[in-house]
Amino acid sequence: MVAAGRQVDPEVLTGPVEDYLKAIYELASRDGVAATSDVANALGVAPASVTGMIRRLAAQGLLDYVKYRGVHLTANGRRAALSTIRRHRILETYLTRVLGYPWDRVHDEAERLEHAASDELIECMSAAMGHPTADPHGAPIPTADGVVDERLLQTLAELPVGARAQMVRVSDKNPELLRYLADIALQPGVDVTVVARAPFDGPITLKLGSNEAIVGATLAAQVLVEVLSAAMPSNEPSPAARKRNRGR
Amino acid sequence: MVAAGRQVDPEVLTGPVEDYLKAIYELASRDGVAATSDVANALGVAPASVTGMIRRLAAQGLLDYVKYRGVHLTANGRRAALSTIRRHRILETYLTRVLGYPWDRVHDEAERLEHAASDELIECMSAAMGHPTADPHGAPIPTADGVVDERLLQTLAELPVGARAQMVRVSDKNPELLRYLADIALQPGVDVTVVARAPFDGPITLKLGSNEAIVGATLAAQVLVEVLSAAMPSNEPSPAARKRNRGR
DNA sequence: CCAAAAAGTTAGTCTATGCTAAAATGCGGT
DNA sequence: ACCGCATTTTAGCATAGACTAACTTTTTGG
Repeated sequence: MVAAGRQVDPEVLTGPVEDYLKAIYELASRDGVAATSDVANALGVAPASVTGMIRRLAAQGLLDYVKYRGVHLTANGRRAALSTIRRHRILETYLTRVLGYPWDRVHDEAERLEHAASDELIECMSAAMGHPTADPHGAPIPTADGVVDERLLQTLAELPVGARAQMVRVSDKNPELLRYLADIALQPGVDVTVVARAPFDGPITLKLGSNEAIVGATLAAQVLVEVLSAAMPSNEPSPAARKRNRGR
Repeated sequence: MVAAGRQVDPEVLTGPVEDYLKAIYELASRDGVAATSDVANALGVAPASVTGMIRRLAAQGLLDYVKYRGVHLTANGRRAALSTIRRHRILETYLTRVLGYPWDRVHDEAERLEHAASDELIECMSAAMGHPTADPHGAPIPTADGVVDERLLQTLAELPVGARAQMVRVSDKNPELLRYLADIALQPGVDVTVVARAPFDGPITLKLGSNEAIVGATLAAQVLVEVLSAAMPSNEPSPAARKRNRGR
């Protein structure tokens, strides 16, 4: 008989709770804290709903909350968030790689399945694929014990003319964008070179393999890349920049 | 602009609603109607909760309800139930066949996933398996347009000594039973012959391939079979019984 | 440094689903 | 035909999650 235990037992987290933790994890990984309205926005609920939920989660020890000042996850909350994110990304990868599910639709499906799939099933799928480390959109898959690559990447919009980079990642949340990227073959793993940039955030001309593509600044800002060389092969390869993009 | 529509739009059914419809479908397929207490029992909720839900579902046109007299599904309700059952059984089959998920644990996993998986995903899985017609426990899989084999089967407990039959089906809900059946290799598709029966619902001795197994009456009553021949090959094969077990 | 604007919180409701306790109904046996 | 018991329903309430409207705090522009 447990004497006084169970004041804050983790129990099972509900679907909505998992969604809050996931959203807060992602928002706070940028700025350190997540603002109420940003969480509301990410989840498509009213700010008042977020305040209510946040109070409960703080009482359960899943996050730290200072009124009017935003929230961030505790170690427990972070663990829970990463577990959900792992489930989501393994599911996305499995659906795409094994079942041939279209990459622009896989997010919504995974979003629902992630709350229902057991960890056992997820490990099964992961093993069946040889334990992939990134999902189809390039997002890193946390390990089962909560380790994840959190390195920050540059966006395509930040690259100077002449820079060569590898496309690494794009958000999985915008089907239209994903379909377009597939059309122009700008997907994780491919090599991109910036051929030209129009001024005032104008269109950017890219070389993709033997093809060229011209993309707007808004799109370029959503595409995360890893720089391979800051300028054309012949033009001063800037040893500083090279070193910077090596050790991580 | 729809003029007066939407008094009973199907919307999306919630998980609990799908569970009620499934349970009612299964109960009513035996006796024609499902009793409140049987539904409560099947779902592990209080009878009062069932009454409440039943009123709502009747108002939505998913089932016919006469107070104190039990319920049965309408055409709409039946369609919804079969869709959920299809999802459940495709999932069970996929998890077992493709991912090697253990057959005694697949029910619980499918029970949660069936409410989250889209029809598109289910069709994807079905196609990947070549559109199977039965799940790992022998339950028939309804087609996408709601056709299902509803033939009634005999139980192993009903077979006379000497009868030969094919094991067809067993409930997916009892993991212990499933593990035991796997142990003695009594699974869908295998041939069984009744070697002996002790009186007063005593143990039944079976021949399974080259092995023998002795099972209790309770277990035998849960195993559904299709009779191949009513008695030993040499003893009068009862043409009547043979005909009876042929045409369905 | 102060007053709007923006952001966040509180208060009061709503819906879905569940529960318990009490009342109503139906049915088997005499 | 009726009585008692099992079944079912009603009534009242609880919890998770979300909403709107109104109020409070923080931020920001002059």
